Amino acid sequence: MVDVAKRAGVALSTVSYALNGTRPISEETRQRIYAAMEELGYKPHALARGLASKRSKIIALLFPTPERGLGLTELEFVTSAAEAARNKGYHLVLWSLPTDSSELRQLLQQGLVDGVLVMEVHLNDPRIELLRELEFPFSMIGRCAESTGMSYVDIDFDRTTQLAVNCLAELGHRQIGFINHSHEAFEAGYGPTVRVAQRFNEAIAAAQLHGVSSFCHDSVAAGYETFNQLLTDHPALSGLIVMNERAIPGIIQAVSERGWSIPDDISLISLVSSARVAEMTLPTLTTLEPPIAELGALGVDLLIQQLEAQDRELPQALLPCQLVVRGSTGQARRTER
Amino acid sequence: MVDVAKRAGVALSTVSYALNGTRPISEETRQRIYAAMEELGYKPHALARGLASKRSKIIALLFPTPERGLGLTELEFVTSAAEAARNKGYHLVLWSLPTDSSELRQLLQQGLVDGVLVMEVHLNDPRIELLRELEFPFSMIGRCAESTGMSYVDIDFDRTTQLAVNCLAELGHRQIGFINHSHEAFEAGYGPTVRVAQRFNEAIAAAQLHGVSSFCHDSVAAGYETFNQLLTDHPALSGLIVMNERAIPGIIQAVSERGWSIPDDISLISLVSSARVAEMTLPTLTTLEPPIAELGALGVDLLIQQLEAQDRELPQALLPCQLVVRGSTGQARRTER
DNA sequence: AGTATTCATCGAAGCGTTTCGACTATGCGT
DNA sequence: ACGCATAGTCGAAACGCTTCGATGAATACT
Repeated sequence: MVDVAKRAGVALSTVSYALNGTRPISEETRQRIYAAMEELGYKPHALARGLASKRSKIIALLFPTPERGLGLTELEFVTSAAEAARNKGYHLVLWSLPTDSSELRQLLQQGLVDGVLVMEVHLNDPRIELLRELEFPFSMIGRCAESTGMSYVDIDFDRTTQLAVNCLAELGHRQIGFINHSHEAFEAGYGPTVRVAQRFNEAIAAAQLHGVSSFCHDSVAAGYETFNQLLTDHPALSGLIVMNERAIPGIIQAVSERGWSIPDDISLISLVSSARVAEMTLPTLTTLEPPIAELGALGVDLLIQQLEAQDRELPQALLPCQLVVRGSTGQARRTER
Repeated sequence: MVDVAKRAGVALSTVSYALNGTRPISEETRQRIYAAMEELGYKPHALARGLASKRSKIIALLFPTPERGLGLTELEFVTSAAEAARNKGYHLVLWSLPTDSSELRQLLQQGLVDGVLVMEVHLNDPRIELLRELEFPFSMIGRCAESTGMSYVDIDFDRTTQLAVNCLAELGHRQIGFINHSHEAFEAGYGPTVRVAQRFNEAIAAAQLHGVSSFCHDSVAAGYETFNQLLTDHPALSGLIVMNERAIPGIIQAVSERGWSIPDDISLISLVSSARVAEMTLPTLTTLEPPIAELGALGVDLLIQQLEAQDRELPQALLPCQLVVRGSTGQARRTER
């Protein structure tokens, strides 16, 4: 940089101002400076910049070490966040740690990152508490119980659930089942599990349908069990909303073992489920697909906005899933089984 | 840091030496220094450290923006790399860009990262050329055509292919088909596609079996088509090795439309395929599962080893996939169809 | 006893930026 | 013709650490 200054015949600080636009620089000098940078192949040093300006232009993605197993979903999320960050001139570092790790404090205090994007927020999340305590800038994907005064993006589960129920209702289904994630996830306050469970009942009531909910572990075997139990208890079910990708093969197997077929005997909608998974099964699944890439990008945007805004505004956003009709839904049977 | 030094009654530099172990420090002083750090809640500043030492302790994961669609595989990879890095005191930033992007040069010259881990290396990869040109430290996942003098980890495709062929051979299959990724991927020099294709023929020849290979786009429809074509041309096939996760549902459908069943009429092995996918289908798939997490961690380790070693050694490693027998393989039929 | 080594520590010079206060023209209103 | 903003620039002081050369004390080797 000192060479650039010399070559352009200006002071070191002038080069800096030309680079950041922090103070006015005459067009002519700017030209000379840029020319000198070009000729010398000068590239500003990110670390030095960060040290001097106290803004590293690095943000962290706080990523819980996979407990429920890792979904495709998350990957797309991570890459879209990385790209969004890069587009704004930021770098994204990955911090993959358990939600209750004490290491987070260490990492934050290293002063490396300007802000944090937190994934998979639980209703009571120690990470969030720590961030608030340290008054560290952050945004969340998902929300905790009380999210006022915090910045977040999340799936609009209310709207998503409503769309699923509407879809089945319009196909003539009156008896609708809902297979959720596990009861443990519900108890732990995992957002989607809690919100969809609640909204399902409201939507069913509002549409004057019959509904029945069930929890289910995230596994093929649990899907099989849960479905059979559900059908034993409620033989008239004809529509099924499932928010549990991993249980689905078990459900499909259970259906076919009864000699039934999808969608002729049972219609099935997979909630918050990506196209990639939907196309692995036969028939392909009608889904409500989460706007993953948008969520990732938006989360990053909100965080950066928060970092760069002078006023401490805390933006929030909700995005609905998109209904994609494939082979697993159809008209309800006229006749009772 | 200056406060810590004061409080411990030593010079600034002594604190630094105590922190890094760069020079010997008496046990007693060390204690005093650590006590002072504790009391003052001192945490070293990562950026300043990086600036002064010229080693940021940040590495980048160079991640091509998904072309073939993103697999589960990659996610596990990314998280395991992040964790491995953290265990060694490094941060991992994500650089998700197309292989031919000119932005890479910019990023490298920012001086932010000490080294780069390159994913999805193609036989002729402009990213690698750039890295060599700039003499920038890097390791690869996968290899290019000529990988001598470079550090990499990769799946041992030779061994993996051999395992698949052996498995089918031991079950009595004599006529074995191989469904690869697309011909375009092969032409583009995508490593796995090229290596397995070659090794398949060698392994078949060595075991005195009959083998036939076929390319196939990464889609359900292509899987369906390719399988039917293959069976039309070679009706006696009884074992099938598939390295194309997305084609598999189409293959399964085609099998069942013939009134055949897996594994009674056709045995199927999915190559380089994760448990998660294998359990989505009926029957579940016998797979050769890639040691993703190990690859990610090892890649990071090799890179860091390269960064920290005084001698410029360039370590390499190959890891085989692990055979996991599930429901899609069985004894070959005795009678010809 | 004298010299060579090693150990433990200090002070100061960077690392490559940003940013603050100060300085000089220039154009403005009066 | 006079003070006053303002655009444009400079020099120097941070930012928080590492690292180099030097120094003194203690130990080891002839």
